[in-house]
Amino acid sequence: MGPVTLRDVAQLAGVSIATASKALNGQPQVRASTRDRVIRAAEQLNFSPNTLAQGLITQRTGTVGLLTSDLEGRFSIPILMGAEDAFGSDQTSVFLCDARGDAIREKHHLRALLSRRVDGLIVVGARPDARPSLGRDLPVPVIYAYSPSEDPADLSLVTDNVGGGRLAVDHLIRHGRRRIAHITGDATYGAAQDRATGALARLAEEGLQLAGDQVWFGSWSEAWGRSATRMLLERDPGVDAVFAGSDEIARGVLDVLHQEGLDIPQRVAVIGFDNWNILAANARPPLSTIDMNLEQLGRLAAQRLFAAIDGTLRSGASAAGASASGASASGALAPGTETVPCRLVTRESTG
Amino acid sequence: MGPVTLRDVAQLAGVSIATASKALNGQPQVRASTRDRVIRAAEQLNFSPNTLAQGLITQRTGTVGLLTSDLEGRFSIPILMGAEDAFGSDQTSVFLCDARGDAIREKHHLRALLSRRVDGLIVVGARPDARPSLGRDLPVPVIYAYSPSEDPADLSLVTDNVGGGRLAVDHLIRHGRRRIAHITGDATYGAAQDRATGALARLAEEGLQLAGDQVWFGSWSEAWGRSATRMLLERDPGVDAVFAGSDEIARGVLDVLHQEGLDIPQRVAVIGFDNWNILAANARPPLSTIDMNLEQLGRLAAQRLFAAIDGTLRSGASAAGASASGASASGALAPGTETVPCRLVTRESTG
DNA sequence: TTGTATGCGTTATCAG
DNA sequence: CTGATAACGCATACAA
Repeated sequence: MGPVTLRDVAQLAGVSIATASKALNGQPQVRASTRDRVIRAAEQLNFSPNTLAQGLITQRTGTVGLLTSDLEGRFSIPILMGAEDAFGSDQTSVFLCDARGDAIREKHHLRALLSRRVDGLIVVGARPDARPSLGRDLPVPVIYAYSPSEDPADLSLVTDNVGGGRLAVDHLIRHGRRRIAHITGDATYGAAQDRATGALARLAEEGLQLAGDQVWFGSWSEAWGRSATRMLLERDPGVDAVFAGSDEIARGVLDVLHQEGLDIPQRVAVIGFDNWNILAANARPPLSTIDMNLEQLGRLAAQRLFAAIDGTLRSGASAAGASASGASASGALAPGTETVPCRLVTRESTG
Repeated sequence: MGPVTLRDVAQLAGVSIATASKALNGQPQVRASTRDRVIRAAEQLNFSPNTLAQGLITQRTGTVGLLTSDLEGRFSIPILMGAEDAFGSDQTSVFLCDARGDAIREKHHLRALLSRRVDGLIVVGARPDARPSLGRDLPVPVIYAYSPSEDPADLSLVTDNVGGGRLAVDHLIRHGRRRIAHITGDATYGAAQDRATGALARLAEEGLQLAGDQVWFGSWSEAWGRSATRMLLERDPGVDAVFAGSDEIARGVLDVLHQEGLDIPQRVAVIGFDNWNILAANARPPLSTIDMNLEQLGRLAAQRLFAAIDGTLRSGASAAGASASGASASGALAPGTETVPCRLVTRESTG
């Protein structure tokens, strides 16, 4: 038996295809008893409408594309999950495409997605710095998440890294720490700079200097966390807290502090960044850290996208509207960069 | 301007829609010069065919559904990536759906996917044990990856955990270790049992006993790795190698060995399982481990699915075929469980 | 070699 | 309230 179509349902219910369609779509202009008959027939046949045909007519497919450069990575997944549950599973499905950081592949995927008539796109970059825009003249709304677009005319949703840095240091200060060091990753990452900026700002408010007299930039690895900690202890043995730019780095910090016999958190408190559960929750002791709220970022992206899609449709339908706004074809997306606040996660490494 | 359609292309090229279609689809029955004209017109307009319309006709959408219960997890992602690149980015796109372990949500997703007329399905479970089948009468081929289906009539692709356990112990033996312990996760996981079985088999071949006189089952956590190692060292201080059932556990093992001042790998060698890069590569020392070849598993799943889809189509087309086989509607999938071998990854923790 | 006509499964616009 | 009928964008058997 081939797939069951609306015709089969109509036939079983003894009505025309048109009536069956109206009945199932909740159109008011159909007698209650007829509607029941149709619905029962549909259930009996386990009918599910062919969304391809629907999309062809309504110009909406109920699909969005998620274009990422960081699949193996830790960032796109939470964003994807947030987006997925904001959309609602039976409303919208998401195409996941990984460009693996390759511009050519990205173009291919983009083409494929547009060809599939997705209603919108979410672009997730591999690192939190600005990335090239997909262009201004796309037929669907686009939202850049995690990595902002280089084009200020696009809408980007990013983590508030400055706020995150401030949050971490604030937490340490509230726990009575005064000699706070900052060990972080690659200095070419905007996120590293921003977190440091936030940390320094909070220290300055308290009239404090950075322990070790510098921000220790390096790489986003456990190994760097270890070697930086050794250097730090040599330069400033009295340090009583370390703010690590990532949980990986924090693990390296913990490792060396243990080697040196320094109690955590009594002697030195440690806080990380990312709340990467496998690293943070299993650390010894479990690691306090800053969570970027990526699921929320994903949800927000989905909501914005949804609004824009609805806007596109409405504006397309209301040709008689009096609106003189210069909204682009991609819908009602307010351009600019929105920022999502971080959240402190307290575990034992800060007491 | 709305999306450009084949009509626009035909018009610009000065031919009929039918001719334009044939030209673009590489049908032989069209003059070369005409074809060129059409192709140029298509490029000029940046035409891309509406796959919805195509799918409606050809009964193939060029999409597959990936139904997972483990999105945040480490397993579905490599599988997804393998599948993605086996399909080829411009041929097939994949819908990713996370059921989050909820049967209701899974049903919803399944319905949505079928309604979108995916050509096939890959189901990835949350743990390597058998999971309920989606059923036998689905209109598309289904492949179960990582978690096998409970129904032997389905096709499942799983990791060779027995072989993996054997591989790990074999590696230790080849490096001259004789007093080998095994610390692993939850005993209710088939994978834990299988890996232990493989390990024991290889030990038996060598006439060796397990150090500590037992398999240390517990949980898949670093904390368990630590406490089990302490118990182990107490019971059998002479142990010269540990095979950990996961990289997380291995990290815990390493931690305690360091605390006890036991050199790795000189005094005790350690090997993990999963090759979870963030844990294994950054360990001190970097951790040898067993890789489950999940990308390959994903590729294989994609290939099998592809073959089945082609089979479905061919068998549907050749109504005059002489085949008397009782192949199901879901295509030519050979039922049963296929096994993908593991791979040894050597780093410094085993010398 | 090219064009015409038909249909894929739905929704939407009309008459009845 | 219900039922023909025309799209939606494309592929294909058939006619020219």
